[in-house]
Amino acid sequence: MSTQSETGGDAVPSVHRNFIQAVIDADVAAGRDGGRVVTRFPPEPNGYLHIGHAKAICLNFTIAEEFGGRCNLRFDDTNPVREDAEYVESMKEDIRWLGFDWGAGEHYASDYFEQLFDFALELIEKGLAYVDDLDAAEMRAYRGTVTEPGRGSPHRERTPAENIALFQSMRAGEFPDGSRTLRAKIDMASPNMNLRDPVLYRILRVHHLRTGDAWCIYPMYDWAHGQSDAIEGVTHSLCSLEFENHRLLYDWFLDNLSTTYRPRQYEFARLNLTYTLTSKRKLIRLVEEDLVEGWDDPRMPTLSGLRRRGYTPAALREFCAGIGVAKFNSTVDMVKLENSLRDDLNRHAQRRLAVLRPLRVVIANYPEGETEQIEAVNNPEDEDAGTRKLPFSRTLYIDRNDFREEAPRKFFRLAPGREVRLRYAYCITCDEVVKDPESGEITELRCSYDPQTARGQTPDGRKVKGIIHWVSAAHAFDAEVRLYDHLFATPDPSGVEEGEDFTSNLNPDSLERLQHCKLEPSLADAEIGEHFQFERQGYFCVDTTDSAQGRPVFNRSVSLRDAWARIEKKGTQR
RNA sequence: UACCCCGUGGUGUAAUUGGCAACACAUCUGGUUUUGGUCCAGACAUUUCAGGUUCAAGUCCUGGCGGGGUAACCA
Repeated sequence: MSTQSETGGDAVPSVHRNFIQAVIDADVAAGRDGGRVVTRFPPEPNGYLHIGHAKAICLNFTIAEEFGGRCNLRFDDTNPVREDAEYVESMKEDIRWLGFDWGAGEHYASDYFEQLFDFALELIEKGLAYVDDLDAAEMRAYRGTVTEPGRGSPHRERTPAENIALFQSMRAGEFPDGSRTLRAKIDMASPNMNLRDPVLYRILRVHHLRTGDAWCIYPMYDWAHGQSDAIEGVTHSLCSLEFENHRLLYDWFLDNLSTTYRPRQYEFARLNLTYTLTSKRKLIRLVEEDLVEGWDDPRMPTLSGLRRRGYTPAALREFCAGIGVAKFNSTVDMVKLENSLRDDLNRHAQRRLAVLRPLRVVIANYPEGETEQIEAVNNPEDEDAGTRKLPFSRTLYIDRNDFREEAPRKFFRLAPGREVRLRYAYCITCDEVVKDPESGEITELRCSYDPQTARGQTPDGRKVKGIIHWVSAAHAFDAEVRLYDHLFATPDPSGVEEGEDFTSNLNPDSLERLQHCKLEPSLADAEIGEHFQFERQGYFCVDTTDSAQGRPVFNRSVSLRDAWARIEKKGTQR
């Protein structure tokens, strides 16, 4: 198992102990389970893993590692109508990618179907479970409501012998789907709805991804989960807050069964993130209604989407370590996620020059036909990254954002009569703005350079505050670059007006495709999945799906922090 | 309306048996800088409210207020 940063082993240990670590500290100190710590991550294979799962994965695996224990990967495959082997594979891939290793601990709840069946027999023999003939609607009526007690089913008092025979017949396929259930006999008046004789088994003739057609009865979550934990020797079973009310039931089963181990369930708050959703149902809608391009669309909060967007395992793990674990239902600011990516990539991504919205610049006093090679640093945060050469010539491209015909206050980039430095190269002054006579659009800038200002020098000591990036026109490499923004325009996408749903909060500008961006020539060899910082703009990676050999497509993973954008925004708000 | 859980800067988490409210991110102000990036320094809270216990309460007790969860043969 590895929780070290994949890109450098520099993950910062969290300073604070969360409440779960505190519980385990105490358990270990008290010698419970002989000081053994076993956790598990128990996804249902019915969808793709997302950033919320990453929190649970990191929690379970890092706790196991911290206490010298292990963490199992257990697929909770108890409902074959929604589950598929495709999801099993994608989940394993995502967890491995995050950097965690479950070793021999790959399990399936379905591995325990036979033993679960025996446990059910044990419960029946003890008079604690019975076969019920009520259908779903009747059962709901008998259950009562949250404020009114329920009533016992007319079949509640069958004898153990009768129940055993009936349950065996259920398994043998003698009854139609949905006609009977096995229920625990607990308390139909309990204020905790989970204790009002919960269903243990339902009849379902559906092909199961692992057991095929061997079973026509399938266990419910509550019945399978705690016993699976016990079978695996799990000591601390961590789940999300909505299972708090299930803990009584979890304990009731274990207390009434002859299991060897006695796991304990602890609940923590699941992750909420601004400008995004982690509801499985809603994510499915986005995919099925083609509101995104699939589960791995770079705007999706799925791990496959984040991976394609350019998120690194180290950034995700650092994020998960930084948000903490508690019982308070909170919402983490998306900038926190973005910042953990910036942190990682700042240290590890090589810098490149890329012009996304090209504006032609001709340096009138630079010799025609001449090219010089200018040295550029690959990563100022990492000396070992070395340097590279950039071709410089008379005709360049700069970004349209870096030129204004009328420069606002505090704008210290290029404008008529103004001087800026071309990064790593010379200072240039804008002498003339060339426009299309018909459209009025700026087509070219005529500039002059100062030969004395190579490599950051200004012999006369004058200050040139503005520094902009550039690419030599003749050497530039054309590519498509995709700029991604939040999938949703509002911090809480599920908050909507009457009659609308979350899709009305989608951000219409979440994707901007730029064709014919002008990139420095070295980028032509960029490999799929490789990360770069395009200087002054952001972190980009080579798209894994739409890139071809020698024709990379770049995704913006996250922009750089932009002080000028903030100044400008403040100005327009006044 | 019943039961369960939770309320600490803008956000997310800390705070030993009750003992100077800490850390990170964000924001703002400065500094460094051939990325308006990074980095460095500083600023930013009467711990939801009201009582009570105590020399001392974020922490313990009572009550209020606010938020979340729970009535699938889903997980």
